[in-house]
Amino acid sequence: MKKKLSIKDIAEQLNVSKTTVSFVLNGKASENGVSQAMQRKVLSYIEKVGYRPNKMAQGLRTGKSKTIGMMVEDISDTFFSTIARKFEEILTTKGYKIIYGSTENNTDVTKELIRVFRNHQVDGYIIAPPPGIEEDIKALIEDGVPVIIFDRPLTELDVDSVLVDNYRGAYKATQHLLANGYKNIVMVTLLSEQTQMRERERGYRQCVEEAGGKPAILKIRYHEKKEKAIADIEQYLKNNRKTDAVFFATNYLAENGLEAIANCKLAIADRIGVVVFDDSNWFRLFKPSITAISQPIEAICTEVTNLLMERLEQKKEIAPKAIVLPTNMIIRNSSVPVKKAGRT
Amino acid sequence: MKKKLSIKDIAEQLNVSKTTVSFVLNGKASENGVSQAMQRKVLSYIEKVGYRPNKMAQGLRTGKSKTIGMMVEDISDTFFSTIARKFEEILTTKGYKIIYGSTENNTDVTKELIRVFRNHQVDGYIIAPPPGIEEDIKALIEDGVPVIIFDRPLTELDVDSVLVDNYRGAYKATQHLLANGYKNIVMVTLLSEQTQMRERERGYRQCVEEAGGKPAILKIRYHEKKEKAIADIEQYLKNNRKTDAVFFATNYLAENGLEAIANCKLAIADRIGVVVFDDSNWFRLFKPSITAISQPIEAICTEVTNLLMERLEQKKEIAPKAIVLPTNMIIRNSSVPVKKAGRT
DNA sequence: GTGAAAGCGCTAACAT
DNA sequence: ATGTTAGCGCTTTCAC
Repeated sequence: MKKKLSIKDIAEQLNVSKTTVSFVLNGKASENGVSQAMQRKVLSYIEKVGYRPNKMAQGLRTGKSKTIGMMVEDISDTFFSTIARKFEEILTTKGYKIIYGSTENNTDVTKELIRVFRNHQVDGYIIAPPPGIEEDIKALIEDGVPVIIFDRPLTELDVDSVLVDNYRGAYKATQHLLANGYKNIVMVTLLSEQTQMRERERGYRQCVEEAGGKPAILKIRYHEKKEKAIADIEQYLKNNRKTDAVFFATNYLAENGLEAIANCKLAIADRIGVVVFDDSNWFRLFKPSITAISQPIEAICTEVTNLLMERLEQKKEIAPKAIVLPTNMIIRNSSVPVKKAGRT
Repeated sequence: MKKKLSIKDIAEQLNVSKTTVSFVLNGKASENGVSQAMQRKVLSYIEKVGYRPNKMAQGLRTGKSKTIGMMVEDISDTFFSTIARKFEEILTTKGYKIIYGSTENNTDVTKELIRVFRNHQVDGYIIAPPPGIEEDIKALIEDGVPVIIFDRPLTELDVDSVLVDNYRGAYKATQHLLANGYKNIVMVTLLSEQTQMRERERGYRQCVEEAGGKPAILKIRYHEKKEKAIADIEQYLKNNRKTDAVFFATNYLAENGLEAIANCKLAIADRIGVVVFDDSNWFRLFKPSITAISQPIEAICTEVTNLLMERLEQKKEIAPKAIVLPTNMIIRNSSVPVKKAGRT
C-alpha cells in the first residue's frame, strides 16, 4: 500500500517550506515572488511523484468543495440523464464534480437532499424543484450559496432560473393538430402540481378555446401501476369516441398512452392524431413516426452552467436572471393524416 | 446570512465538551459512559438548532468522505442512468452520496477520473471499466480501496465483479431466431474492444456454427455520425439479400438498424427477424413489438452494492467474488413470423 | 524570496 | 462521567 503523500512530504523532500509548495500549486507563486527555478523544481517533482492535493483538507480550509449538487426528479429519466451528462461535460472543464440526488418531485425528500448536500459543502446547486420547496431554497440563497433552478419555475422567488416556454410549446402543438384537421383533442397530463405541467395545460386550453372548442383533459397519477395508467387512457378513449387526437404532456404518459391506443386499435394519424411533449430517440422509428415538442437540452445546460459559474465567481451582487428558452416542434407523421402527407 | 454552527458552538451553548457532543453524534455515547440525560439534552438541542456536522472536517479527520465514485461509459445511456438511480436509492440508505463520471469507454479519460475521485477521497468505486484500465484498478485495490466492477469483465484481474452472462444471452437469442425459421442471421455489433461485446459475439458465433451455419458479422463504429451507421447497415442489407434476421448487440445499434430496415422496406418479423440485446421501454410499443434480451438491472445493483458494503465494512481480508447473472429473453413479435403467431 | 505557524471542524486517545 | 488536546492536510498571514 503506497503511502499517500502530503504537501508536507513534498516540502521535506525538496527542502522547502509547505508555503512555497502551496503557492506554486495554486498559481500564486509569481505574485508571491517564488523564483522561476523553484517553481519548475516543485512542479516537476510533483509531476514525478504524482502528488495531488487532498480535496477534503483543501475544502475544510477554503470552505470550497469543488463539487456541485444536482437535484432532479429522477436521474433515470432520459431527459434528466442527458442533462446530467451535459452538465458533467461542462463542469468538469471548470474543475467541478457533481453529486446527484433524485427528488421524486417530493418536498420532504428534497429538503433532506438539501441538508445532505449542505453537509457535503457543495459549492452550488442545480435544482429542478418540486412544489413547496421555496422556503428552503430561499434560505440557501440568503446564506449566499449559488442556486440555479431549471425545468420548473418557482414563482414568488427571485432566483436564477432557466426554463422552457411550456405554454407556447403546448399551444403550438395544439394549434398544429387543429391545423391538420383534428377537432377533438384530449390532453393527457399528470395529476400533479408540477408548475411546468400547469403551463402546458394552459397553452392547450388557450389554443382550444380560441378555436371555439372545449378543452378535454385526462389526468393520470404519476408512477402508479403502468397498467392502471394504460387502462385509464383506454377507458377514456372508449368512452369518448369522438376524440380524434391526443396531446401527451410528457414522454412517460406517451409510453402508456400509445399502448392504450394500440389496444383500442385506433390507427395513429388517420383515426387519431398524436403529439408528445418531449422527444425521444425512438420516436422517428415508430410507424407512423411520432410528432414531438422537443426541449433545447444543449441550450438549457449551457445557460444553467453559465449562470452558475457567474455566481460562483461573482464579486459583487448581481440580480437573478430568469431565462426562458423556446421549444422546437418536430413534425413527424403521427399528427398528419395520410391523405395529406406521405407515410414513413 | 445565518452563521453555520460548529460542534464547538454546540458544546459551548450546552456547557459540555466537544467530546461529549461528538460521542453522542456518533452513537458512541453509551459505550463511553455519557449519561442518558446528557444524551437526550444534546440530541434535542442539536435537533432544535438544526446542527449537522461538516463532512469535510469529518472526512479530513477520519479519512472517509461518505461518497462513492461511480464511473460508467455514459451516464445519459438509459441502461446506466437506470442503474445510477438504483445505486442512489440503495446507497442513500447507507449514508453515502454518489459522484459520477462518464468514461466514454476511453482509458485516458478513466485514468483522469480515477485521479480526480482519489483527490475527492471517495470511499469506494463502482466502475464499468474501459479496456486497458487494469493497472490503475489494480493500484487502487493494492491501496486498499474498495472497487467493484460491473457490466464489463476485466480478465487477468482478481477483483469483485458483477457481470451478466453475455455469452449465453447472445447464444439464446440466436437459437431463438433459428428456432423460428430464420436461416441467415447477421449480428450487428460495435467495432470496439469492449469485452462484453466480444462475449456476445462469441455466443452468436457458437450457436450459428453449431447449427451448421456461417456467422456474419457487421461492425459499426460507436458514435460516429448516426447517418453513417444507418447507411452502413442499409448497405449490408442491400448487398446481402438472403439475410433474414438481425441480432443487434446493443440498444444503440438497434436504434439505427431499425431505421435502416425501414429504409429497405423490409417487413420486420416476416421478411426479417429482429432481436436486440438490452431492452427498452419503447420496444413493446413498436409494430411489430421488438424481442429483446434484457439485463437484470435490479439484481446487478443489489449485488454490486452488497459487495461494496461488504468491502467498506470489512474487518478481515476477503477474497474477491465474481458474480455472473443470467439474462432474460423477452419474446415479442419481431422474431416470430406471422404465420406462426398473432401480431400485436 | 522563503518559512513558521495558526486554524478550518472534527474525532478519539488520553487525562482527570 | 466528562474534559483536554493533538492532529488530519491544507491555505494564508505575517515575520524574517
